[in-house]
Amino acid sequence: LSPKRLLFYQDDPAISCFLVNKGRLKLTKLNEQGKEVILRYIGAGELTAAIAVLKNWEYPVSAESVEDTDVTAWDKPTMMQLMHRYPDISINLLGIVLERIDDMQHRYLEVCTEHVDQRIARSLLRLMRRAGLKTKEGILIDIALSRQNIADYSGTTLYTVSRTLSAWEKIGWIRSGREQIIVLNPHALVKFSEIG
Amino acid sequence: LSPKRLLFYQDDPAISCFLVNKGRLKLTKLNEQGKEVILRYIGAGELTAAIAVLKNWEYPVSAESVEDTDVTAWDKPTMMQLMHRYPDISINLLGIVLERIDDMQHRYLEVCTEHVDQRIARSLLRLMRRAGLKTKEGILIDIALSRQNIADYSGTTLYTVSRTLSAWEKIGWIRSGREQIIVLNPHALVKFSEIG
DNA sequence: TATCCTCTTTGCGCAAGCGCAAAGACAGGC
DNA sequence: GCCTGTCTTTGCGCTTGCGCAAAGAGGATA
Repeated sequence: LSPKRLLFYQDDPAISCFLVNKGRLKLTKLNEQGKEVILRYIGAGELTAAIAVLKNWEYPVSAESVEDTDVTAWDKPTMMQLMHRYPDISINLLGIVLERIDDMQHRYLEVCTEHVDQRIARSLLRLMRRAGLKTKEGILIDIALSRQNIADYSGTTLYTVSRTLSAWEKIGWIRSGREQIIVLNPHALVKFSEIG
Repeated sequence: LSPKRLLFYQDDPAISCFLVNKGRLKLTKLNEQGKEVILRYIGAGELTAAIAVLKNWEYPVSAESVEDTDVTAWDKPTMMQLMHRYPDISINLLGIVLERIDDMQHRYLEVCTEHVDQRIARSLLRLMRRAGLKTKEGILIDIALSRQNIADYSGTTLYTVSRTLSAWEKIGWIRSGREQIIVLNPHALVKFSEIG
């Protein structure tokens, strides 16, 4: 897959689940009015659309590549057979899915109880942990992230993200360019994300 | 368990998972400042804290009984043994957990993109579907729900909930009393929850 | 190097909804 | 039947953060 290609669409019948071999997928969900949130970025070694295997459902989200990405599709009968033959597979899968619930519950709590700028801080930290590259300057978030993307990931608007990042750049917590963020002071961000 | 008893606490070491035989549990999560959200109400036949079995984690949430409740605890070794012996168990569990992710993702989307009153409508509808009792008047939500509870479930404040429910009572969509809601016009609520 | 397209910034006004305060209603216990 | 504690309502002011508009930067392409 080349960048910005849709692998599957929310509400299409779910046929296969996908394992990412290389690259990165963005999982998004739309509401009735077409407003979008980013639920997750998944990278190499991760699985998505497990739901396809277990339920006769539609995909609950859409998946789009953000860079050159290579995936393997597994269809339902194959997976079911494997899971019956090797119980460890489904037990492992269960573990992965439970981690993902935990993540969603955290983020749900945050979006319900915290201020926008706290949430933006948490989003940067989360993305940094998943895709951070140490450079001599600071930790680069190695995903092309527009202000709009960060907004969709944090549950706010691109305007608010822009204003907030500008402020943090002024006080030296981050450095940012077009679709690029470098975190200079993660500790300050962590503290801020907790106490506001 | 009598009502308002805590079955387990967020951040305590997770030892067992629990199956509800009778009654109802409220699952809540707190942030660092002590603000609370309600993640889910679970009833008879449902399982919680599956995470205890798969990971050496702390409980990610707290569980409190809302009425007289009867649960069975399953400890980690027992469950692990069962899951290895009978692959269907973990496959079923996987299905349940995937449904729960789907629910959380929906609610995450809602809280990120929709107005408070839309979200309150969705909360009532969701609770109605889980615990609705048909009466001649309308559909009674058979859980003791304070305004504060509804607020914690919808990600807002008890004041806003109170004002919103008052308005809906005036136009005849619901009837409400102390810790009690009867939905008179579910169709209107559905429509409102979608278009605002 | 000029052009175009997309991404980003920032000023400004406005609305949603938060949260205090105070009063009112309801239920259970004694 | 009264009292107490909890739950609910509502007025009011204020803050947060949304969202338009318009200008400013970067990158890519030819």
